[in-house]
Amino acid sequence: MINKITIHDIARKLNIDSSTVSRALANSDRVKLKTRELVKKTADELGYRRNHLASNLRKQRSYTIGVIVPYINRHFFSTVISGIEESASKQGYKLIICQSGDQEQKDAELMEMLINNQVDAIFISMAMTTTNTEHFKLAQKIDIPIILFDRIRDDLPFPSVVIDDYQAALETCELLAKKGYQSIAHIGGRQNVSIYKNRYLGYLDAIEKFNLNFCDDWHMECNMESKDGVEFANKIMHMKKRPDAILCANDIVAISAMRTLQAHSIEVPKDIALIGFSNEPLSAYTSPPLTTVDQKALEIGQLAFNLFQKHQDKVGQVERMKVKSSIIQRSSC
Amino acid sequence: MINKITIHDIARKLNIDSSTVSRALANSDRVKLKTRELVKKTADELGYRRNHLASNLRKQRSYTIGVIVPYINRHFFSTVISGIEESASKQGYKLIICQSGDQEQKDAELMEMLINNQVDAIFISMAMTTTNTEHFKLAQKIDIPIILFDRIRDDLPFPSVVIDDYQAALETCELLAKKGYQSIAHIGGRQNVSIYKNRYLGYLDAIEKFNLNFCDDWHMECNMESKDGVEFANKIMHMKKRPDAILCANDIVAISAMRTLQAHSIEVPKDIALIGFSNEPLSAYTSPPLTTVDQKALEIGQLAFNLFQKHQDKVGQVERMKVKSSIIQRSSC
DNA sequence: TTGTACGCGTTATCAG
DNA sequence: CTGATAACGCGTACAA
Repeated sequence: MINKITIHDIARKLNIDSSTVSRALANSDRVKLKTRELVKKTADELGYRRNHLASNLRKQRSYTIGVIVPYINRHFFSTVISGIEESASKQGYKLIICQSGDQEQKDAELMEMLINNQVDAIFISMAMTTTNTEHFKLAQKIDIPIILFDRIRDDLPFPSVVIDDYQAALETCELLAKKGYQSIAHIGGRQNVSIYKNRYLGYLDAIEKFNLNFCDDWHMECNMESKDGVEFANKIMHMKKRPDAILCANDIVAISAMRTLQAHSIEVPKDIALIGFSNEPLSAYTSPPLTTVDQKALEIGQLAFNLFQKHQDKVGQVERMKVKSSIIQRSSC
Repeated sequence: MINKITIHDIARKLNIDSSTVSRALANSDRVKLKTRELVKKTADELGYRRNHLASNLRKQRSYTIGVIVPYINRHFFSTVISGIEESASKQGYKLIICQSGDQEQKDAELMEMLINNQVDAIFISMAMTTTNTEHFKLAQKIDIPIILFDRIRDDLPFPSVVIDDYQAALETCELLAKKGYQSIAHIGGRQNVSIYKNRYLGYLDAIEKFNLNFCDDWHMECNMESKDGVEFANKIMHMKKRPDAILCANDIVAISAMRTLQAHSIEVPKDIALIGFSNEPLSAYTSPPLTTVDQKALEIGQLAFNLFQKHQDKVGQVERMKVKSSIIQRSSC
């Protein structure tokens, strides 16, 4: 229907075999140069276009990579996707993009769907709540490469790319300490998610390393949504021992906290300093602009694709990459 | 390799023909219910999963929609994609996402690639510079549904979804006029792109309709990048007849203009008011927060998919949808 | 209700 | 260097 002209049509027209046409179109040197060119020319004339469905079926590959993220329209994720796309398209790969809405169930369904569609690999940033990892076992059994990024879990034996969150958290605290802040609070995500765990650990170690004050109430574990920032800001205001800085595990929470504090006439950074994570575009436009950790989204995407290629070459050991992040200093601290 | 078990394995095990298995798995009532269930059960046990490559080849369909946007990580586009994905995945469609980097050449290549991959439809927001539309003719000849969104061209005979930009521009100017602004400038995009053309036309008609001042220098046609806002703001500052408001055809330009003006001690909105287009997340966080036109990105994505489905049902007339946008009033005017 | 037989478009393989 | 043939896995007219 869609694709009328096949290699057989070309073959018939030139009185040669379709297999020769196939080889010619693949530019195989097992076909005489002259024939090759003739084939290409008539292919062009006839408006031939290869049916990749058939080709892929034969080759048992789809040249397609499945990508699963919680939300496509989160800036970080769309930028990672953009990075993957850049690298992948250069190598002739296509991307199938899926969003899980941060639901574990959806993660599993999507993985199954992608597997059934014979994707060559799955790149996934897991749903926040994921605890069950049965679906990964399936993928593993079927021997399809899985690359984790950002939301990873250390107990899964797959190549992965993440920011060095521990280091980043440590350094942000160091920055705060150097600026004279002594009582740093932390809004963090669920601790079964590596990135949040590592940010928390970096925070904890920094407190020790830089001799900062510590208080149990200064830490909240949450889903890192806007309302969580509001909630924590409200909590802080009624504390006897109030922190003088908050390290937030993402920008959304930092900004919602900032606005809540400001609405109650608490000045940032004078009364309380704030640091976020992610370098969302909007973080540059708050007042004051938010100091934040850039997560190198584009780079993560590119590296994820590199890992995939390495995996293709030789099924070596599982490589877990940590990308060094950088602090974007602005005026919220 | 990836998929060991086929319908033939099931057939062999049950001593029936593979065609029966095929029908059973498709839940055809031409197979006895008992057999059907038996087949499904053993399929499950054996860990059978359908090879969609083979299935699609046979059916001449891929249940895949190709989506081309200039940049995946622009909030508007990633949200449209998100909207498409929501609707599409419910109907069993997958999305192949491509970015053109706003290059005409890339648009053409990507369309060809998608066609070769037998996608069931192509959703595209064209590159800004596109003037040549040969590649659309190819798609048309091959009879693959094309849905345009956002960046469309009226001379192309395809279903499309856009914001009613003319109306939106008119209404923003009305709002400005009501607030007492009399001299409105306009930073617009290339006039061969419908959305920009319509915004400009709405602007022009508003000037007439609301008896506003007009000056040739108050309009700039550009690529709508950050630097363009800077450039225009600089130009304005040296004008004898300086406008008291700027309607910008996107938020990026509005914000860069805002910052440039402020850097030169021109206050917003006191000296010059600003309105943007797109309702980018960051527009809520500038100071002052930017009044802007919400473009209903999610809705556009969903409607695009609806158009595709209508097209499937009956190849009726070409439907061009206009979505009513809404002005998000904030304090930049 | 089930089986037979073939086609989808391409490519691997073997033979010449 | 080229041709013939089979196979990839599935779906479906047609026959039984």
